[in-house]
Amino acid sequence: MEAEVSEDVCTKWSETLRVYHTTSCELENELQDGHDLGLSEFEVLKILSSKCCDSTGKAKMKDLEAEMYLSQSALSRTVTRLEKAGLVTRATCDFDRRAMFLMLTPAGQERYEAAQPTYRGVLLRHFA
Amino acid sequence: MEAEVSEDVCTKWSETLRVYHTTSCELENELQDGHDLGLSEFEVLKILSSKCCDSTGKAKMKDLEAEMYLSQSALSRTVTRLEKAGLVTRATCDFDRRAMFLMLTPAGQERYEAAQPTYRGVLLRHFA
DNA sequence: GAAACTTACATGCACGTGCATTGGATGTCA
DNA sequence: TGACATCCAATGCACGTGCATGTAAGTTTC
Repeated sequence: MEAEVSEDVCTKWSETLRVYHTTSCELENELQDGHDLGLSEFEVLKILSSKCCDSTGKAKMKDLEAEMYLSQSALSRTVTRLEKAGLVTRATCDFDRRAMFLMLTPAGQERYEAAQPTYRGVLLRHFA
Repeated sequence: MEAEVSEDVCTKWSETLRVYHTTSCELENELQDGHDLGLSEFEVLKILSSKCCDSTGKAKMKDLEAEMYLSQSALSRTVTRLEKAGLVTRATCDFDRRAMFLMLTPAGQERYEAAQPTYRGVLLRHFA
């Protein structure tokens, strides 16, 4: 029966692997081709966009890091790419000058809204 | 209700992302630290080991590629690493000299068997 | 049988990632 | 206040990956 459990977890893992790879590849390709965005870049815009509903419209790097499956360095570079593309702006925090706030630019908001149907479309194909 | 479906697929995708990242990171780290194997390297050994039950004990690169979520080039380099480590051997096919057969070496079999409990352990923690 | 096409694998290259380190800011304790 | 630890973000570096291409072998078409 232990063998059966092993079989079972192996199957579950294989299935997770399959779903993850097919979906992330498709997201990556369609977001890149259609909107010039990598998947992790889109995910950052997505989180920032959701934060914009609160009063500040800002998010700290640390908060983003906690919500994403990305290392601190990878996140830092992703944000650098988005900043170079004019989609987000960095702003230092007045009270803790180590911390950085992030904000969507209008262009960033626009790009995100344009890309969202593509994103949802892929997910619907795989999970609906 | 469309919004609800969107919510739903987003949640499923987030969950897949979470499980994939935590599990693959853990597998990667534990296999690397304990057995000097990357995850994709382990997966190759795993498939080869299962093939060894048939008469030939060999597998073609193309067959491996079909069973793994890895590009052709990535697989080629993974096999190169395994070959350098002495865990697999490449052999050209007599009937089609483009094709390559792969075989586990005894060291490869041994390494795989040593690593398998680690692999299973991680999966059990995440899927049991 | 020669030319054009296809297939199998390797390799050059660019890119995104994680780890380790750095630089600067904040907190703590004596 | 001064010394030291901690924290945040950026950066150097090594590495694995995918894409595009190269090379060699097989296949098809005439």
